[in-house]
Amino acid sequence: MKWATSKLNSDALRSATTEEVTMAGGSREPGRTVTSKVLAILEAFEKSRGALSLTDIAEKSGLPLSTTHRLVNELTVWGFLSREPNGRYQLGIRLWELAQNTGRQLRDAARPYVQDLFSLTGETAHLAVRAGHEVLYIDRVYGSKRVPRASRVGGRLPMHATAVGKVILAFEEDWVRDAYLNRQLERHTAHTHVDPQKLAAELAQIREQGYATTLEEVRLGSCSIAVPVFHTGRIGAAIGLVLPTNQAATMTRHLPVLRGIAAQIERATARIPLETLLGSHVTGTH
Amino acid sequence: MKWATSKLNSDALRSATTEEVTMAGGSREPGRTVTSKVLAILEAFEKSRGALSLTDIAEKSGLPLSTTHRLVNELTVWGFLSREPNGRYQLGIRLWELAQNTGRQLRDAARPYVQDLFSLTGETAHLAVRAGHEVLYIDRVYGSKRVPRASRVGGRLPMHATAVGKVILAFEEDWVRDAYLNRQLERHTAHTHVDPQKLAAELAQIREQGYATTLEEVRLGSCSIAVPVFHTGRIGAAIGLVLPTNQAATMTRHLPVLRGIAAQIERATARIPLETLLGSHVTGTH
DNA sequence: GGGTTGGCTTCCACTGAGCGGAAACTAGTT
DNA sequence: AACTAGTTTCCGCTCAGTGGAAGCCAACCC
Repeated sequence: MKWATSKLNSDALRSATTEEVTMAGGSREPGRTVTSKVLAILEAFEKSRGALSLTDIAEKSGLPLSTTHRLVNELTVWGFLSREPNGRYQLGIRLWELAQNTGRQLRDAARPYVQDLFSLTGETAHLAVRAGHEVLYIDRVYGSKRVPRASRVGGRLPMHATAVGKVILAFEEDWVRDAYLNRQLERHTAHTHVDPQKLAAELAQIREQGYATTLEEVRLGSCSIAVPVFHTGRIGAAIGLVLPTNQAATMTRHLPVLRGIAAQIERATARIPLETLLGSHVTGTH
Repeated sequence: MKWATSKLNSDALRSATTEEVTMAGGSREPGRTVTSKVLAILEAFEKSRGALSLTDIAEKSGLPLSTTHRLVNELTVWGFLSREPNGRYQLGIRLWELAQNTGRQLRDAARPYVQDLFSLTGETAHLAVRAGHEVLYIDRVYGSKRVPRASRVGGRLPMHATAVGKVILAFEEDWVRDAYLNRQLERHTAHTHVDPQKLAAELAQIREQGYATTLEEVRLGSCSIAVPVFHTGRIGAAIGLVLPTNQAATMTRHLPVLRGIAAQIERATARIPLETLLGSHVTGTH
């Protein structure tokens, strides 16, 4: 029996009505930490293009309006959210500034070479790694010429529909590949390869030939080619090019450049331990 | 006088001992919100290069160790922090992914042209805006050739020591410029212009000629040139080039390209309302 | 005008999430 | 085996956080 001395009387008084009060109090969701609420608010912006109203945020993050209001205000003061004149909210630059420190090792080391890849080919070039069951685009260099773009820096796409994804999957450890093929493979266009058997064969061939291609598998009008970038013997990343479909036939002429650049990135990143290149575990919780 | 009914007695009882209890409780810092603690933890990573140990984080964010431990754990689960095999922490990719949505309007709109600027000149090109009393680097395109680099994407530098900063300051509204000149101007190298009078004259000349230059004012070995990018009649951003010092004399040959690219960026961003380009208020709380 | 609607802001009594000192644990180091 | 430095777990106390409700403000429409 260790009732706090000073609390005793008031508690005893209250206890009679506790139940009805809790019932009336209703939708309190106990066990939810403040931290989780704050992060949920930030993540609410991921699912939507433009700016969000307070009500939108509350809805997307599953929080009561007044709670959202308080937290959003504090985030705004810290610059993690910013408020437009029309009253809607956006992720703030503070967040962006901070995040530039993330994964810099790989991005900074590889950037000049991805740039060279673009300069030498004139085509949209990108660098991607695996994040769970998806490819995560780390960097991207492109000119003013328009290409139908599906990927964006910081964005994710399924591995089986992209050249970078396929090449990573092909050189990944067996269990990763097996696990991937056992899932439902999402179809993006009529040309997406979704048959596990055929895909397995395709991956074997990719491993053989050392590069992967796609033809209108994510988006009509574009095709792509990619080669692996190794790190300490394992597959670490992939670099690739996206081109308009009409160049599909001659895509392989870029292979020598791709392989040369891949080798340079491998050299530049060799001395950096793999874990520090990105956060150690790029988990796949999307 | 509105004492809460049920609290009255217990409060009265407690008040006697309040002081000693607080003393005993020691370093509790009341009034500090959980949110502020979480954000302080994230910001702890800004001030330091590599990964941080738990103790480092606790120290930098001014939180007790066990509190830090709990919050850091939760942030890790959410992917906002990641843990290396050696036990140290890093900002997680989740944070980076989210942040890619920030300020995309401007960056995405301008990127191809900054890329062109690099392609046409072969020199490190960048795009910057004003953030309080500093220039914030929004984008940066460079090749494999080495230049002594001071700026980085997401990084800030003082306005009076950089070409982009000076050109923004020169075309900024009077009160902004006046406020800036009334502050202590930090000296980076022996060549940094820190005399308010002379700087004011230099800014007037920049406004006259339509471009700004620096010569080893942030870092020895490099010089730079920049032109303004306007938006709805006001200064919005600046684009610039950084070159090795030995090219200082011929730097102005890049002016036509710089001006052409600036015009294109102005055209590309004209239809986007200024507020949505970045977070509306890029406040200067660093 | 004045009623209605939709979203934002403020208020405040209640309470469990957060707190953090302390103790236990783990891994190097001497 | 004793020491040191960093990390993890524990647990009773308490105040920060909570969220329903009421107030507020503009816009829109009879």
